[in-house]
Amino acid sequence: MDESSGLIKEIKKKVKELRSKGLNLYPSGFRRDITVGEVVNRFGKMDNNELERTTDIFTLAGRVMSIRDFGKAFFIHIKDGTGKLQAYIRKDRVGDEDFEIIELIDSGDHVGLTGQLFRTKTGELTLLANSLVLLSKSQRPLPEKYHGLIDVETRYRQRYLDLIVNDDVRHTFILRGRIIQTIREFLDKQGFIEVETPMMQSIPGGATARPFKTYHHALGMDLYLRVAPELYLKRLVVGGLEKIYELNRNFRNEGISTDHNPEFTMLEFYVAYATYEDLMDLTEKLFLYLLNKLFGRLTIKYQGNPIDFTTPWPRISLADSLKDIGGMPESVLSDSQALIDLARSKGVDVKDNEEIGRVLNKFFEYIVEPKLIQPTFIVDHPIEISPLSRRKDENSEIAERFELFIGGKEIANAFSELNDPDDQRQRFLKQASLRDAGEEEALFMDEDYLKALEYGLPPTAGEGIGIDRLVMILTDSLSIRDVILFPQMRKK
RNA sequence: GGGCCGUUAGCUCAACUGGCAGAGCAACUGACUCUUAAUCAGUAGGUUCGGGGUUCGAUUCCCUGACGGCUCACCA
Repeated sequence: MDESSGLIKEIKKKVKELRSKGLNLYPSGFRRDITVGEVVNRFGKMDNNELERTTDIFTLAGRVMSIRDFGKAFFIHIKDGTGKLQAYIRKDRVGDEDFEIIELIDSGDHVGLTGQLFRTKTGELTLLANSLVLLSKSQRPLPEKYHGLIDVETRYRQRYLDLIVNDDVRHTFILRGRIIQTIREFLDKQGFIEVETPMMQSIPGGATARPFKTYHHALGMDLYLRVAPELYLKRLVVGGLEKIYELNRNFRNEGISTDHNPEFTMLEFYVAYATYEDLMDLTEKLFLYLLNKLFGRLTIKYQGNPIDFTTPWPRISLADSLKDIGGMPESVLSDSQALIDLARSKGVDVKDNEEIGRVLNKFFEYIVEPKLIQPTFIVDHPIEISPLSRRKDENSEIAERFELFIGGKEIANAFSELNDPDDQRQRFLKQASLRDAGEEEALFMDEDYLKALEYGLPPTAGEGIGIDRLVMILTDSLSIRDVILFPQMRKK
C-alpha cells in the first residue's frame, strides 16, 4: 500500500492526536478475565430478565470490527480468537475521558472493555461498557466489512488480513491444526513413537523427486533439503524402533499447482513385522478415528460430491482399475507397443522405449485417478515405479504396494519395505542409470543406507500420507494454497 | 516452461465501437443515547500494474515486462 494514501494519513493524524493526550497506544499488562466465546457459551441463551439478575462485571479484549456512532453513544463489534460480541458504549456511563478515546478509535484497533451483559431491543447479546482502553492502534485500514478480502494474491501474501476478515479461512486452519493433533493422538494410542530425522541430507532419498540444494560452509559440503524422510526412518527400524512416525515438512523442487507446493507436510510411519495389507487396515482405522472425532459422522462433501468413509474400502489392482474404471481393453494391457500407441492416441506423453510399468502408471493417472472419488486402495503397482518396495513372492514384477485415493487425489502411498540389500542395490543401480540418462527425479545411490540394510531390516511396512491433501479433502478446499498458511509465492 | 484469463480509489466492483475514470463500503466534516450492511446532510480520495507504440485522443487497440489465477507438462 502506498504510504501517502489518504486513509493512512488520516490514521496517522489520529495517532498524533491520541499521543498528544499522553495516551500509550500500545500499553502492556491488560488482562481479560473471559473470552467472547465463553461469554456466548454462558449467556447466549439467557433472556434479558435472567441477564439483569447476573450483575457480573467482565473484562474482555478484542479487535474492533465495526463502529456505529450515535453522537453520545457507540455500538461496536469486537472480535477475539473465539468469536464476535457487540458492545454498547454510552458517554454517561464510561465518562468523558474514555469517550474521547472511542471517538478516535478505528475499526482494526484492539480494545479492552469492562462492563456487564444485557440484550438489546433487537435481541443481541451486548456488553454495556463501564470503561474502555485502547490496547493496540491499527495504522492501516482493514479490508471492507461486507465483501471481505477476495483478491487471492493479497489473501496469500498477507494471510493475517485473510484470517482477520474471512472466518471460513480461520476455520480451515483451526481444523488443520485439529486434524494433525488427532492424527498424533491416534498414532500415540497405537503405540507409535514420534521421531525427527534430518531435513538436510547429503544424499536425498526416499522419493523420486528433484531436491533443493544448499551448501554448508563449515563442513564444506553440499546438502539437500529432504524430499522424504523414508530412508532415515528405515534406518531407525533397523535400530529396533519398531513403530515410528515423523510428521513434518518435505521439500521438492517441482512445479507448483493446486495440488503441489514446494514445501509440504507429510506423515510417514513404519511398522516392523507388518505388511502393506496391515497398513490398509490401519489406514482405515485412522480415517474412522479422524472422521468420528472431528465430524462425528463418516460422510462429508468434497467439491459437491458426497464422500463416504465407511469401511472397508475397495482394494483394486492397478491393472484391474485400468480395465474396470478406465475402460482399457484387456488385450492392450500386456502388449507394450499397443499400449504406447494407445497412449499417444489419447495424448499421453510417453517415450519410445518407455517401460511398460511406467506407461501403465501414466495411463492410470490420466484415465483412472480423477474418477476415484470414494476412498479406494489401488494395489500391486509395477516394480519399475516402486524402487523401494518389496516384490511380491508370486510375481517379481509387481510390488507389495498400495496408494489411497480420495476425491480424485492421491492421499497415501505405502508398501512392504524392500529389506533385501542385494535387490535394493540393483534397484539403486537402475535408478542411477536413469539419472545418467537425464532424469533428475531418479534416486541417488546411497551406500550408507545399503549398509544399514545389510545389518538386517526386519520385514516392515511403511506409509506416507500427504497431510495438505488430506486437509483439502476434509475442509472442502480446491487448492493446496488454501490449506497452507503461507504458500510459496514469487518475490514481489 | 506452454496456453487461456486477470491487474482500475484502502476493499468489492463498473466504465458500450477509442471520446470528461464512476458506484457501494471504508475515510473525513456535521446531526443523532437500542444500532447492527444504522440513518440523514456534506467533503475528499486515482501513476487505471510498469515501460514503449498507434492515435487529435488509450482503462479500452498493439508490443514488452512484472505479479496472480486456472490449465497442460513434471511431480505427491
